[in-house]
Amino acid sequence: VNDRAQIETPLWLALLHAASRVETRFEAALAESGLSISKLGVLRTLVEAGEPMPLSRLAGKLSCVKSNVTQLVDRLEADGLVVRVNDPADRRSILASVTAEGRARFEAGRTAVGSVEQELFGAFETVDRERLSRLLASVAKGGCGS
Amino acid sequence: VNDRAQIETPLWLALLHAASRVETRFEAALAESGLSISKLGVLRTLVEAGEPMPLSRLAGKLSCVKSNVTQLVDRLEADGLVVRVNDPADRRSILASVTAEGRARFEAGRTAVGSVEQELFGAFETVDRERLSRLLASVAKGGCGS
DNA sequence: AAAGATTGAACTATCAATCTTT
DNA sequence: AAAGATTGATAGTTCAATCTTT
Repeated sequence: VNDRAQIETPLWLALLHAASRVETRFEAALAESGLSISKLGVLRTLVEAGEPMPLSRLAGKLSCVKSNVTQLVDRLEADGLVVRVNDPADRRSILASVTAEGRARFEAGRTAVGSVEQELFGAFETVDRERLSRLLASVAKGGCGS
Repeated sequence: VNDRAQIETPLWLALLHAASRVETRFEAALAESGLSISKLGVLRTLVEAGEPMPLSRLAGKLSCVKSNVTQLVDRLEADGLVVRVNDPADRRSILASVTAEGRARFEAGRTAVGSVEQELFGAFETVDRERLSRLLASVAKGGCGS
């Protein structure tokens, strides 16, 4: 059942490899808008929230560590896409607020992402999309017990 | 056709998320052997080659940039798992050579990886494994036209 | 000039430690 | 003490620039 002497790439490496390729593709598309996947994630979260948000809440939404958000917001602030404002309700807290420029760049980024999305997954059959979605969810959930 | 007000996570984000989870799981398992996925990749490449290899060739095998290999080998050398040796045939070239300790650690790492592999994908039906493999290969190949 | 390797800068991410405010 | 945020260290990665050897 294994005639060819071809080395079977382990499934987990195939997954990591595919993700790396996809990531690179999206990063390249976003670079034209001066964004990155991480930065777009911050902007999306803030735009969808519709109001300034404490950095720690941002970290929760992005499923990452707080110190990561600190640096991300540093760079976004340097780009002029976000500003830090004091939280009137809690002086420990600092809110991240999207600027008008940030909103504009988010829209540009969203468009770019949409194109790549279409390019990479547009030709997939609906069944395949659903299968892939289900399998990935299963893997992400921790493996075995579905 | 979309009764629930549930926000559908885009497929590419699901892919990146799943990969991130899997990566974290393997990194955690390898950390017990003092390794990482990247370090294991270098060791595997060298062990499988059976002989010392120029850093640039290593970069080719690992599909990464040369400067990355330089730093990776720096750390592996500091760990005592790899040594740099001069290439007798070409004085520009520097060969990476696995040490005995490096071989031992590679075996430990491989065992650890096998366990996690079983844990994460062991319960998958053969069909599912094949489907996932096929879909990931298709995505990695650049998307649409399979 | 071209190839092999290194260095320095930047981005993303984590962890541990710290500082301020509650 | 606990919560919010920052800083400093480390890992991994890329890119651009540099140095040596061919």
